[in-house]
Amino acid sequence: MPPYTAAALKAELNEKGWRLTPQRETILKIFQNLPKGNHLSAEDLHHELRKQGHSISLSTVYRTVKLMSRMGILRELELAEGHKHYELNTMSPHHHHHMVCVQCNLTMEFDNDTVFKQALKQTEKYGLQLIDCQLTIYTICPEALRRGYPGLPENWVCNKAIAQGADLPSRDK
Amino acid sequence: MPPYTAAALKAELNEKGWRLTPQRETILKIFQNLPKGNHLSAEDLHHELRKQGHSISLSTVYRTVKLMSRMGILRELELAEGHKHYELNTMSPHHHHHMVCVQCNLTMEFDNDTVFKQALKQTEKYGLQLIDCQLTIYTICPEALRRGYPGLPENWVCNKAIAQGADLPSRDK
DNA sequence: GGCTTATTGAGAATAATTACAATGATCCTA
DNA sequence: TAGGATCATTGTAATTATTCTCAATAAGCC
Ligand SMILES: [Mn+2]
Ligand SMILES: [Mn+2]
Ligand SMILES: [Zn+2]
Ligand SMILES: [Zn+2]
Repeated sequence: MPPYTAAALKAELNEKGWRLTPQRETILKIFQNLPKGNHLSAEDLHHELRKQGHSISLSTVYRTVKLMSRMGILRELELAEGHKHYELNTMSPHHHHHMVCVQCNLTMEFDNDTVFKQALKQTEKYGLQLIDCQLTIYTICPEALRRGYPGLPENWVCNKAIAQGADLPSRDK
Repeated sequence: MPPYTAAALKAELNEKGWRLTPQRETILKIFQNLPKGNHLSAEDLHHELRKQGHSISLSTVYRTVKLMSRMGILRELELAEGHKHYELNTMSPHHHHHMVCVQCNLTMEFDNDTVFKQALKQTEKYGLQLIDCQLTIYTICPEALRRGYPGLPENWVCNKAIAQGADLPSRDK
């Protein structure tokens, strides 16, 4: 897959009467340089921007990730954490889904072509465009620890037992 | 499927060292009496409660729907609207997924056993419990193409969508 | 360069979570 | 079964997360 250039972004924006701004270009770059498997919250992104010397307002950060999600460039992830995360929407070759512990918010990515095909089938049924599809699986990780199932990543460990109560602190900040 | 009684809720809560409160019991009833296909935001729920003569604080409403989602009793829906919605998590017989327009938030429910089975496969692979799974498909609806979305430029038009006369029900506020 | 208007930044408004002291559900003991 | 201890839960208020308003700015177009 060829990289999504600033020129391509500009073309896609202009086609809809929108504009390419330095802010949008910068934010796109941040996500493109993000190691695979990472996702940023709006705050994370804002901090990263400042760290790199850019001064983009938090409002613009929020607006931009929302816009890019609507365009299909980013994916907006709801991982039971209290705030949203964003990542590049690479429909291929690295389209994936998420499994998340509802207690400690531990998140695991996984691939599944079958789900993708089902989503495609669903949209094509109505002649619609598939912008993105996300299967989010909610589970609880301590269960696996007790049963001692193999194949589970070492760090897939709940730091707060389910019996801890409703007011659980966020794991990821 | 037998109805989920207050006694069952109490048992499940107590097992984890939690408690059944009048607030929790009342909120569960609200969802159980909700017409199929409906989903409530925290604000919606709060209003409904007051309308029925209950005075439960908004904080408790938020806490309760979050807790019940973690327990697998409710589903927390992220439908690109700016706020979350909740509905009973009836894994069967009415487990379903959502297709949502990223422009106007028009939402369509659909069933798909294949997706459910894939989710089950993914959790069983690690010996985990499947609390819930949600496939959310992001698209652009024909109406959005025709009229554009209020608040967004009129020429926010997806060139790839075909826009057939498919009837897409249930637009939420 | 000048016009149009989408976009930005700052702050207000709304959505959602959290801290804390008062309350009350559960359990224990008499 | 009643009374009391324990500590989860509630309501209020504060804090955080996200969206919105609006005047100033600047991207795209000629
Ligand atoms: Mn985070
Ligand atoms: Mn709503
Ligand atoms: Zn966990
Ligand atoms: Zn729409």
